[in-house]
Formats: sequence, structure tokens, C-alpha cells
Amino acid sequence: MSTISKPVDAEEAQIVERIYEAVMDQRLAPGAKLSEAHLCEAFGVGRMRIRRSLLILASREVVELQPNRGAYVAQPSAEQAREIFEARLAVEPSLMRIAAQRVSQADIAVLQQHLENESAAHHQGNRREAIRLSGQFHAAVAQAAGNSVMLRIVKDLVTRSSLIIGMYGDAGFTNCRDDEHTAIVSALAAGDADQAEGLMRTHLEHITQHLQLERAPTGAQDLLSLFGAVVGGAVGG
Amino acid sequence: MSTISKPVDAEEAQIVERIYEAVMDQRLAPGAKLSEAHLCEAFGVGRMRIRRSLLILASREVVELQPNRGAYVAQPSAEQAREIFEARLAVEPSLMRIAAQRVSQADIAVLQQHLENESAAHHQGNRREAIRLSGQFHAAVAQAAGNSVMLRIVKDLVTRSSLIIGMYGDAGFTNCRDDEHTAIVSALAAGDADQAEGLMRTHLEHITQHLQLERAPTGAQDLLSLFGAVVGGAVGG
DNA sequence: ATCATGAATGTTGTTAACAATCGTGTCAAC
DNA sequence: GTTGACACGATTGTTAACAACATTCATGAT
Repeated sequence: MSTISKPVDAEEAQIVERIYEAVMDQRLAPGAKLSEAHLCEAFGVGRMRIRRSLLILASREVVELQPNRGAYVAQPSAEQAREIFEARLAVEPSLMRIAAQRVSQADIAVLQQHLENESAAHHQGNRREAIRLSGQFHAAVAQAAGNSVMLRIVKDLVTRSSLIIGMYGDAGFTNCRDDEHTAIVSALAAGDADQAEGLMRTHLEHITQHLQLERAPTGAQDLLSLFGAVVGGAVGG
Repeated sequence: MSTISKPVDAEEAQIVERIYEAVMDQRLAPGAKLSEAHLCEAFGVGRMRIRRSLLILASREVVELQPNRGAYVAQPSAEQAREIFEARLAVEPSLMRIAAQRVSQADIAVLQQHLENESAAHHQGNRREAIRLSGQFHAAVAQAAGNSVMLRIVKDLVTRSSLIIGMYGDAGFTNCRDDEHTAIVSALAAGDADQAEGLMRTHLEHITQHLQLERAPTGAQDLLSLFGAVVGGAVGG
């Protein structure tokens, strides 16, 4: 479901989609290397398909293509993280107004089913699935708003948010809190645009508050910038 | 200026950027064919570079890649046009709030210079340049807001808007009216977020009002959807 | 022991040839 | 005269081999 894009070829779209999902539920950590040969074997396709898929992912800034070095899962900088959440705060609350005005009963049912799945994943302690569903909730709302252009925008932002949370998030903190999702769906079901907008805004602010952007990013870090500053003063004397 | 993306390679970025600009100032009409051999010759590069560039453009939905048939400048459907302008209405007014709060004196100066250029192009009857600057104004404002993520979003939306105006716009109507741009910059200079947001909203609504989405798209039209519905009732009896 | 040098290996980037597909024009049949 | 089939030309898609680059490990000198 939610095959947002049709990048020319169905097979390619599937590869892109699966890498997207792997990033979203944090199976692929920021900075992870995506070697061509490895991916060829994993997906059972030729090198051309993989390179095309990586290029699409790079154009969405989910992976970074380093010339002659290969493809790596993106590591958003603190500045990029700030921009991405600022963008979400600008886009998603507005999107709630559209959704509140246009959702159908069927859309509400889909969202409520999604909430149940989220809850179930939490109760079962299925952390990976919980993270994935938590992120996909925002895409599901965008889908309910009936605007595929905004759906794509939100999906890209949410995917990159997963990377940010992986790098700068509190340990053990997942994407979202379910009860806030529940409240948002209730507001949508009631057709209350103001409330839906406000709830989404505070929800996003809560997520932002659990980030520590000033802290050094975790994971495969960039040793040059890590030591460069210190060395700059210590060496040479 | 405003080299928004760095798609892996500088040369490729330039090709993508130039096709973007050609679409924005309507030198490339919706539905125009972009043959590989032709582009290779035009840009003096190998086929691989062209194919990569076209894939990037396709992933931004500025061109459409038809398997075994080639690349064509996108022809947004009426539904896509609705979604794109709905997205702009959701994104750009919010962006004005950010811009009003964060613009520097230097940013204002850049925007005012842009207004002068727009005005000059109008006075000189340089329609192509006027169209280009008119669209780029929105990107310039996004740049002033200091958020490169939203800059890219806006730039993609504006580029596709050029296609929409080319297909569904009133004859002789260009992207925007300059005086509205001037008013927006004034509001930003005054730091009045409410006014800037409101002005951008009405500005976008004005653009939307000059579209005739119910009318059959100009240029190469899609005969299947044109006759498909009619035939559905007439045939089979 | 440490650092520099250089070969060896593996990975990515590029090119060119080949295969497959589509559109077109021609020709024959009705 | 129209319609259908067929072959030709042109364009795109794919593959494989080659070249370029980066990393790693071993070697040797300081």
C-alpha cells in the first residue's frame, strides 16, 4: 500500500520503497554503506537497476552518493534536522485543515485501523513495527487528505525524520506517542479543522523537544570534523 | 545562484538546472519530447549523463519517462494541478511566517533587487525573462526564509506550476502580478507575519483563479481519457 | 615502534556494443 | 479507397567489459 511514486519501473519502485521502509524503521542506520554489489545480490537485479534506485534515493536526500566512494544512508546535519522539522511544522498542520475538511468515513476507518495496529505493536513489544507504523501514520493522514503531492512531501520528510531521531533522539524514544495520534484522528473524525491543526502542531513540537541537536551525532561519525576542531588548536605547537 | 541540489555531480546538476529553467520560462512546452541523442548533442555529454539527469527530473515529476518511448516534459492532469496549487496554498503562506520572522536586511535587499528586475523585464517587454523571474520570486522568498528543505519543495512546486499555467492558463497571462510581489516584500520588510501570510495566500488564489482546469489541456492530449468515458456508455449495447 | 611508500584488491564510473521495442511507411488484399 | 500485415528505421533498454579511483595491507626506512 501507499506506493507513492512510480519511478518509471515497477521493479525499481519496489527497491526504492523497500529501502525507504528500512530507513523508516531504523533497520538501516544513518551512515550505513549501501554497496552496489551487495544490493544487487539482495534484490536479485542487475547493477543498472541498483544504480538507478540509488540515484532516486539520493535525489530525495535519503542516501548520499559520494563520488568514487559509494552510497551511504544520509546523516542529516543538525542544521538540516532543524530545517526538516521546521518544514514539517509548516506543512503538516496545514495539511490537517485539508484533511479535516475532506476525509471520508472510509478514510477514518483506515486511520482507526492504523491506530489499532500501532497499539498492538506497542503491546507486543514489537519496537521495529511500532516505529514503522508511528512514522507511517503521518503519511496515512496525508493520504486521507487526498493530495498525492503533499503525500510525497510528507513521506520524504517523515523518512528523513527517522534518520534524525536515530541520530539525535533520546535513547528508547520512538517516533511518536500513540495517544496524540488518537486525538488527531478524533479531531479529524469530528471534522474539527482547528483542533486537528493544533494537535498536529503540538505533536510535532513534542517530537522536536526530544531531540538533542547540539549533541554530537551518534553512529558512524565523521571523524574529520570530530577531531578537526580539537586538533586545530593542539597541533602545530 | 540558487543551485538548490547537488545531484552527485556538478555537470549533472547543471543539466538538470538548465532543463528546470527551460521549463520555468516555458521554452520547453508540456509534452515536448526530450530525446536522448538530441540532449547528448545539446549538452555535449555522453548518454549516461543524460539518462541520469532525466531520471532525476522524472523523480521530481518535471518530466515523464515512458518505457521504450522516451522522456517527455510532464503534462500535469487537472487533478495534479489542483493538488499542486493546494500544496502551494498549504506551504507558502506558512513559509511567509518563517520568512517574516527571520529575514535579514540583506535578504530584503536581494528581494527588492529581484522586484526591480521583474519590473524591468516587464517594461522591456521581455516576456520570457518576466515569466522566469516571476516564478523565481517564490523561490527567492523561500531562500530568504533560510530553509533549504522548503526551498526545494517550493522550487519543485513552482516549476510544475509553470507547466500548469502553460496548459490551463489564460492566454497571455503570466505567472504572477508584480504589484502583489511588491506588497509581499513590503510586509516582510516590516516584519509583519500576518500580513505576509495573508498576502501570499490571496496572491496564490489569484493565480489559481486564472486557471481553467475543466478545459481540455492544450497540446498533445490524451485521447484515451478523452474518449474512454464516452465509449464506456455507448459501446456494448 | 612509527610512519611513509607502494602494490594489491575491491568498488565505483564510463564506454561501447548489443538486444528489444516502438513508430512509420510501404505494399498487398479486400 | 480503406484496411491490414509486414518490414524497415530509429530510439530506448540492457549488458558486459574496461578504466579510474579509493582503501587496505604489507614492506621497508627512519
